[in-house]
Amino acid sequence: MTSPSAAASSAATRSDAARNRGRLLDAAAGLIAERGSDVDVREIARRAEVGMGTLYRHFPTKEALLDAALEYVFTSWAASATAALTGRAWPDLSGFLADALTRQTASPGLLDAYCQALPGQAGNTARQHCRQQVGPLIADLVRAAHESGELRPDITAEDVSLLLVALGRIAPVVPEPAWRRILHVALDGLRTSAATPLPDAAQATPGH
Amino acid sequence: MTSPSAAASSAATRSDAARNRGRLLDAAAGLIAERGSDVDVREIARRAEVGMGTLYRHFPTKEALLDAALEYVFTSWAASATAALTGRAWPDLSGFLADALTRQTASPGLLDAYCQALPGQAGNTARQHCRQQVGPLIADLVRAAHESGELRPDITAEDVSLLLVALGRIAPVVPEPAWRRILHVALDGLRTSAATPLPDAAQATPGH
DNA sequence: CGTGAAACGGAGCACTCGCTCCGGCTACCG
DNA sequence: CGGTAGCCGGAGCGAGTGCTCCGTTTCACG
Repeated sequence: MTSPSAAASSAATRSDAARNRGRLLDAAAGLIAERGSDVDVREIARRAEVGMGTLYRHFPTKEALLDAALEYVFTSWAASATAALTGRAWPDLSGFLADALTRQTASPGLLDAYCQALPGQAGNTARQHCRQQVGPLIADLVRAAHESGELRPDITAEDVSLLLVALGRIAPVVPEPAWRRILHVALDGLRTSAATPLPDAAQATPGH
Repeated sequence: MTSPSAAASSAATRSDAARNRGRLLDAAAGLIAERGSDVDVREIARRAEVGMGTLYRHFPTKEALLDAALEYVFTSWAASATAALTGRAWPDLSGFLADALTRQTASPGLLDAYCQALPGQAGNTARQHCRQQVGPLIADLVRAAHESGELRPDITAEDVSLLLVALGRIAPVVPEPAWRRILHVALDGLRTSAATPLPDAAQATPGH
């Protein structure tokens, strides 16, 4: 996690102000990663070696700070995930999911934020951009896997997103082999060969 | 949700004490169902039409009260789930999962507690009994589905539990058709026909 | 009934957390 | 270098939350 300080200055900002802003973002990102989305502002300030006043001059509210920090984290996630693509559809898709869950294991707060950006969540507008970072990537992966014929055609990018969030909620909480098994099962369910008729978005009766 | 008051008296307890204990359990169970595991003790007391003192005489700590309430809820869940069994292995398994998720949709706090009882969670001992209510049932369902040959043989009851918890974490947060689709995909992945070699509990590489 | 042990209620304590306020300091301009 | 605009820090406020204390009321037994 390198510094996001670069994105600080727009006009003639005082240099110390820019530096402190960067420190706050770093500290917030780190704490979110370690402990999830409910962090104490005092602790962020302490970690950034900055006073409360400074924190609240740079960000109007705790929410705004977390939001800015998450945007940074998600952007870099999307970038590194994109860089890891090989062009082979199925390995890329499953690799992306495994990588996302590994990240989540290390930073339980990551998908927390992603989850809060699910459509229909109350007061989610501020977190939508988190989703916008990875959303298009997932859509691409899904499209490629459809074209290669390995992903069952009735699966949407939304389905994959939800699956990721669901698995992300347990990944930090169980030993890694356990969630890898579940991911494996899910991937098997996503394969063309496994397809049984899927309920569409309107109606639904899963069992048979 | 009928009254758990019956389980109140052991010796010559005063009748009002027994009644109030029951009210507290009812109120706690209701609030947990509605809003999840972080409820205000004052609100529990208010809903039970009881004072704070009463609450804390019956239960040494908030945790203990929630725990007792959850035990009640889980017991009745296990009972009604058992009653719904038909003897046909696969429909029973998928029906159980769908029913659990429907419950979770209505009471977001249900699987919260179940999740806290996952092995390896810190300070989970008090919630273990929640797991003990449904655990054996899942084990039975898995065993039956193995015997009927519909469930892939490399799946354990633990896998199914985890899958349930994972899906339960998103069920209350997305529209019902969405989580039904995911459940459907997961079930497809659990079928014998979908089986691709599963990483075992020790080593894991889910990839393609 | 009368009596006392036990239960009742809710004000209040100790603490946490998000946020504000303001006296002092410092980086930048001329 | 000096002046000042703007930034800095952290004590402190107000709103919550888990839990306790204790004066008052109620039940059940004789």
